[in-house]
Amino acid sequence: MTAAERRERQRAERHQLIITAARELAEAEGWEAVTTRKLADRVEYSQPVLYGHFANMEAIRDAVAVECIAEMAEQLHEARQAAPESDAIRAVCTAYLDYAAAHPAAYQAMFTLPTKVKFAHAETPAPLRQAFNEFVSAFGPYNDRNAALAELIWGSLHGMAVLLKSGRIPEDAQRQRLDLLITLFAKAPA
Amino acid sequence: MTAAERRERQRAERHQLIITAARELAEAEGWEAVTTRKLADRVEYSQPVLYGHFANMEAIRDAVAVECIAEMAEQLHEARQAAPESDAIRAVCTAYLDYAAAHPAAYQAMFTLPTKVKFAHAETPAPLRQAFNEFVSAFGPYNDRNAALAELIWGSLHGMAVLLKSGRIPEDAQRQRLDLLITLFAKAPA
DNA sequence: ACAAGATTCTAGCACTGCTAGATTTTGAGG
DNA sequence: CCTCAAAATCTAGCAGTGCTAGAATCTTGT
Repeated sequence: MTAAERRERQRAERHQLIITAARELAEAEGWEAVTTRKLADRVEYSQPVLYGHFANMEAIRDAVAVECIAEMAEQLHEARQAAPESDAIRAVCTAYLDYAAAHPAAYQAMFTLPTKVKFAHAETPAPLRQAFNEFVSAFGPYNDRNAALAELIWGSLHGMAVLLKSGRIPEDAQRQRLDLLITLFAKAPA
Repeated sequence: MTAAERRERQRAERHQLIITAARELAEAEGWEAVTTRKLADRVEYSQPVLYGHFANMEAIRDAVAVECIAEMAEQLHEARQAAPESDAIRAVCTAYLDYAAAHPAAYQAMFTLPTKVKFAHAETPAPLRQAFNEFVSAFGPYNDRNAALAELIWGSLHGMAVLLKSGRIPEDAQRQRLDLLITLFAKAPA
């Protein structure tokens, strides 16, 4: 049965190849350039092969989104670990905004383009949960209150990330705003 | 010159007709159903007429977005006026979330679908400015600090609105979260 | 009443996501 | 080492998209 195993492995490799190619294409030319034909060209297979791996184009974008969320979750984790506990919130927030700025196409796939990825739901993929937990941990142990704080600060950060890209807030204003945000959430009355 | 005037007026009416039709179609069948052909059918003209009024499909959606933002701005204003000053923040926030919940297609056009509408920018359309100012006013007179608070709370509300739709947070959890958010921002240290 | 100009439509291009059916490749079993 | 079914892959095409050139129609000042 090694033949079957090999085929399974090759299939998995190609699955990843598609995701990687889609991400690269999106980062190079934007998501509107990620079409079935261009993507098929890039992975050197015909279009129908894509549908052997994913239900449709949206599923491919969602797969990229989940992969990028995992990547971001890891960076949030590292940032939080590297900082003193008193600065955990700032570290995670900064890492979040940095990721959004450094990977615009990825961020778009994650949080602004239409997606079937579930948030705060039973089917929420593990990487998304991990990313969320980094925010919760920055506030302290997991409980309802800290989860709610995490959710709210995430929302604010998303707002900032969007404004930063579309409205081009000046750099220093951006920093002041982050300071204010952290002050509000850090000094949250119990 | 009354003939030319009449034509100008009819042209303006048709312009509005297109926007209204696009909005109705989006609210009835979702934005993916708003195609040039369906829209042309609905306004009882051929497709090229649309391009006499708008540069492209995205411009039509943006026009709907701006119209809806104006509508929302008005509701925010009314909510703020009707409430005692001490409850201004809560009133505006609640009105915001209510609008998002009541007009999902409109909210999508405003803040989740790709758009060319500028935020926090010299070209920001007046209605968007007005809506933003309602948030600022809820915090007090217009100044950098209150503007920053407005921006941040708007971001959080947007996060809540998205989670509410995609992740279906239970109703009461939603209310608790809003209470927490208001507490954080109302008790903002100077 | 007519010609010039504005307006509107028909028809079609180049692209999209997606798929049925033909074609090739693969890998057991004889 | 063949054979030949099954698996994998591709070719070709459908129905739909946004958008537009050029033909047809309708308006209007003279």
